[in-house]
Amino acid sequence: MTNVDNTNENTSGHASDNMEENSDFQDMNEILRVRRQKLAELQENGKDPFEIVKYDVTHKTRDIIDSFDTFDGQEVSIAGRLMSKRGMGKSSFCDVHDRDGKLQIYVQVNMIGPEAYSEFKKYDIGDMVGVKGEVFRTQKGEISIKVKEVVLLAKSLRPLPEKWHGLKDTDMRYRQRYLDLIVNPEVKSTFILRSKIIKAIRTFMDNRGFIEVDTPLLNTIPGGAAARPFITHHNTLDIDLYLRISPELYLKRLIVGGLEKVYELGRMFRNEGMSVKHNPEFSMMEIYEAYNDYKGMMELTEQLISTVAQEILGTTKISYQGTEIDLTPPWSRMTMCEAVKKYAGVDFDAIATADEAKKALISKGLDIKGAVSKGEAMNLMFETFAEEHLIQPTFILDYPVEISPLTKKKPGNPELTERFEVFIYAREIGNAYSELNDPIDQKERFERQVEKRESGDEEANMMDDDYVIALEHGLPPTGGLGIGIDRLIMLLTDSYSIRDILLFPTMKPRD
RNA sequence: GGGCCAUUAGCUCAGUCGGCAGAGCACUUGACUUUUAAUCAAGUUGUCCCGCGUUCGAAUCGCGGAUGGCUCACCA
Repeated sequence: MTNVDNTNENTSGHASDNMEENSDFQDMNEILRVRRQKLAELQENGKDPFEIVKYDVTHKTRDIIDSFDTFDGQEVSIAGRLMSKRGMGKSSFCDVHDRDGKLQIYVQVNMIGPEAYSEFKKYDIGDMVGVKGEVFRTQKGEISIKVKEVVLLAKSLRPLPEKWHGLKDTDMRYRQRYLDLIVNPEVKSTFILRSKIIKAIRTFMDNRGFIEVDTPLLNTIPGGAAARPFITHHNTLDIDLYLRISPELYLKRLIVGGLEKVYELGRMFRNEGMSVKHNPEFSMMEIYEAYNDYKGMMELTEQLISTVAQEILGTTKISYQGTEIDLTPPWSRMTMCEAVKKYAGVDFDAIATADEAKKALISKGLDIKGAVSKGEAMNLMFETFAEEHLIQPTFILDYPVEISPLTKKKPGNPELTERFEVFIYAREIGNAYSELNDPIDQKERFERQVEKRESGDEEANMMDDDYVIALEHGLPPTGGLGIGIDRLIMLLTDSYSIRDILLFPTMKPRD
C-alpha cells in the first residue's frame, strides 16, 4: 500500500536508457559537434593535441608585462588558455591567459606559413595553447608576442560562458568553479589572496616561535566545542569515528607533552546548519601557548590580524561590505556584563539568582525554554542585544562558566571564566581562554556536560577520561585561541558569503 | 521548516493584454596583415524547469512539484 505512489519515480520519462550512447552526438548542439569534428580531424592527421605531454614555458605573461623593457625583442614562450580571437584575414590577435595575467599574441600568415595559419584559425576560444615568439609593442601600444610557433596543447570541446558578463548563476559558479575561475577574474584573485593570507598567518606564527602540528581528524571522542559531529565508520576496527569539531583537546595534550607553543591550521567539520557564514567543513586555527593566559591571547589576536592585513592589503583600515573597519591595535575591550548593561540595559551585577535572571529575560521579551541559569541568561541577552553592535573589532571578556566547560574560572568569581570572544562586523572571529588545567574541576565540568547531553543537548561535550588523565600529569597555565580562518578571509577579501572564499563549498547533489 | 523572488539558446538577458520564440555574446560561411567588447555581410542555435488544469489557443493564467537565491527560525 505504501509503495504504490512511488512508481512515478521510475516511469517519469527515462525511456532513453538503451539508446543513449549512440545518440550523444546527434543530441549535441552545433557548437559541441563542430569542436568534436575539429578534434577528430586533428587526430586523423596525426596531430592529436592530447598526445602532447609537455610544453617548454620560458616565461609567465606577468613577467613579460612587468618587465617589458628587458624582454623587448627577446624570444619567449608562454602557455595558457586562448580567451579571445580577433582575426583579420591573414593576421590575428588573440589573448592568452595564464594564472597571473594575460598577454596578446599576434599571429601572421607569413610568420608561421599558410598551412599552420589555416590550422590556427580553427582554434577555438577556450583551447589551451603554447606560443613561441618575439616580444614587441603594437602600434596601439599593447605588449604582445609576434608568434613564430603556436601549438595546440589541449582542445576545448565545450564553449565558455559569455566573455563580457561572465558566469553569474551562483549555483553553476560553485559547482563548476573552474568556469568561475576562468571567466571571472575577481574570483581568481580572491582565491590567490586566500592562499597569501594563510601563508602570512603561518609565517606570523612561526616567527613567534610556534610549531605547526597535525592532530587526528578521525576522533573517537569529538571534543573541544559545542557542536554536532559527522559520524563515519572504520571497517577494520569496526568502530564508528567522528570527524573532529575542534583540535583543542589534542593540542592541550601536546602542551602537557612539553611542546609549549603549538598551532594547528586545518579543516573542522560540524554537522549543523548552513548559511552565508557557515559551511559544514571550514578552516580554523587553534593556538596554545604555555605560561600565558587569555590576556596574552588578546595581544596575539590583535597583532596577528593587523599584521596580516598590513602585509596582504598594505593597511589595517579595511572596507567590508561598504563599512570601514579599523584593525589597528589596540582593539576595544568590554566584559560581557558591561556589554549587556550597555546594549540591553540590564545589570547582571545586580542579579543574584537564576529566578531573577529569568524575570529579566521575560521583561526583555525573550522566550525561555526549560531551565536557564544566570550565566546562560546573560549570554542569551548578549547574543540578542549586544552582538549586532560589535562592528569595530571588540573583545568581549569574562564568559559565564556554564557555557565554558574548558575554561579557568576568574580568580575571586566562580560564576565567570577567563575567556574572550572577539567580534568584527558582528561576527565571532575568535575565541580564547585561560585553559582549565585543574583535572578535578575539569572532570566535574565534563560530568555536567554529560548530564546536559543525557537530557537531550546533542551539542554538549562527551566525557573524555583520557584527556582528564593528561591533565592529571600536569598542564601548565596555558593560553588558548581559536580563529575562524574563513571568516577572517571573508573580512580581508570583502566577501559577502563564505561560499565565495571556499573553492568548493558543500552543495546538495543534483538529481 | 516559514515567507518572498527566480528558472526562456552554450552564456548574459528581453518577451507588452493569453495570439508564429527574441536580442547580444558564442558558433558557421565569406571579406579584411596592428586589432583589442575588432569590424562588415549572410546564416545556425530552444524539453520557455517539470506535471496537471483553465482556454479555440499558455513562456504568459491557476494548482501541485523540483532546483536555486534572499530572508526569518535553527546553529558557540
